[in-house]
Amino acid sequence: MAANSQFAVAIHVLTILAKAGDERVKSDYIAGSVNTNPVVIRRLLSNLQEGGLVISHVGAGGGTTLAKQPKDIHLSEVYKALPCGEVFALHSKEPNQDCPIGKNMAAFLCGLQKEIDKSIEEKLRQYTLRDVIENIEEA
Amino acid sequence: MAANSQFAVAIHVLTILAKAGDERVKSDYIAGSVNTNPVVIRRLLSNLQEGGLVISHVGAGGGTTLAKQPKDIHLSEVYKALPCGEVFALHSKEPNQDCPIGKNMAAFLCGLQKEIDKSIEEKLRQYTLRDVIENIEEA
DNA sequence: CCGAACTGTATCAAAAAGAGTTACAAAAGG
DNA sequence: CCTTTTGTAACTCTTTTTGATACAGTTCGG
Repeated sequence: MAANSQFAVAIHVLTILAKAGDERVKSDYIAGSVNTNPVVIRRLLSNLQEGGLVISHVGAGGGTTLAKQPKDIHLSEVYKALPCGEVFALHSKEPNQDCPIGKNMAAFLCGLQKEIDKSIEEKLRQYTLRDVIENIEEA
Repeated sequence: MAANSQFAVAIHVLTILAKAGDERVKSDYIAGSVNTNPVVIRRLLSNLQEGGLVISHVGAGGGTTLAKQPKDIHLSEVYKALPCGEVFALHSKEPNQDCPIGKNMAAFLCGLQKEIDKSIEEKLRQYTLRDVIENIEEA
């Protein structure tokens, strides 16, 4: 399982929270719905909380709610809140430094990565959590 | 090293081929420049050949050349020729089927993946191998 | 103020995928 | 034919993500 599925799970989790409204949802419940371990969910919620998308409450009667209305949560925010990998990785080993090409390659590719990431975010900014929910319900 | 660096290596390899012009370049030489194993390079060239970007010749005096001019090789073609992973993976385990949300989630996310992939390709289509070479040389 | 119910997080094991390596068949050229 | 070189199969090593266990710290209700 070396492919990052956090974004997919995050969308799922946020949808559950949206449906719950003001009610605090426990990680155990979410884990049951998503069919995974509660810790995996808590780790994810921890990232989403840092991104200002959800609010978690510790202790008895605790749980998590959305920090904003679904219509105000853009998928780009979800993407940015998570440690998603880059689209492509740089060379795993440094290229041979005698090779004149390798020397300036990294800088170019790094810039390209940033541009691509920006494209992805722009695309994801077009959708909000509300769009997702509507799309799923009408299906 | 579970992050896919094939795109980065491919750009590097294509640049080497561009510099060699009509001369056939051997996988051993490329591997030396990129600092990896010749088989890794041959696997990569195999993909690039399927994508119509390079031409490899078997046997003594064999090697690889570009199939087109650098200015006619768009980075989107490179991307498409390689088995690059998706930006995000779907759930690793199927969501709980009792969960009404999970059921239609996969379809939505799959469509989103395709859209993002299209964005990436559009961005990469703006650059050709010649742009890469110019960018690297002036740096 | 005590105990139950949660989250937050550290730590470890399991699983998956890429990268590196070895080995060898098949093709081409002299 | 004999050498050179690609194409590919098969295996190991390493890295990353996911899953699981454990426990400290917080909050609420008696």
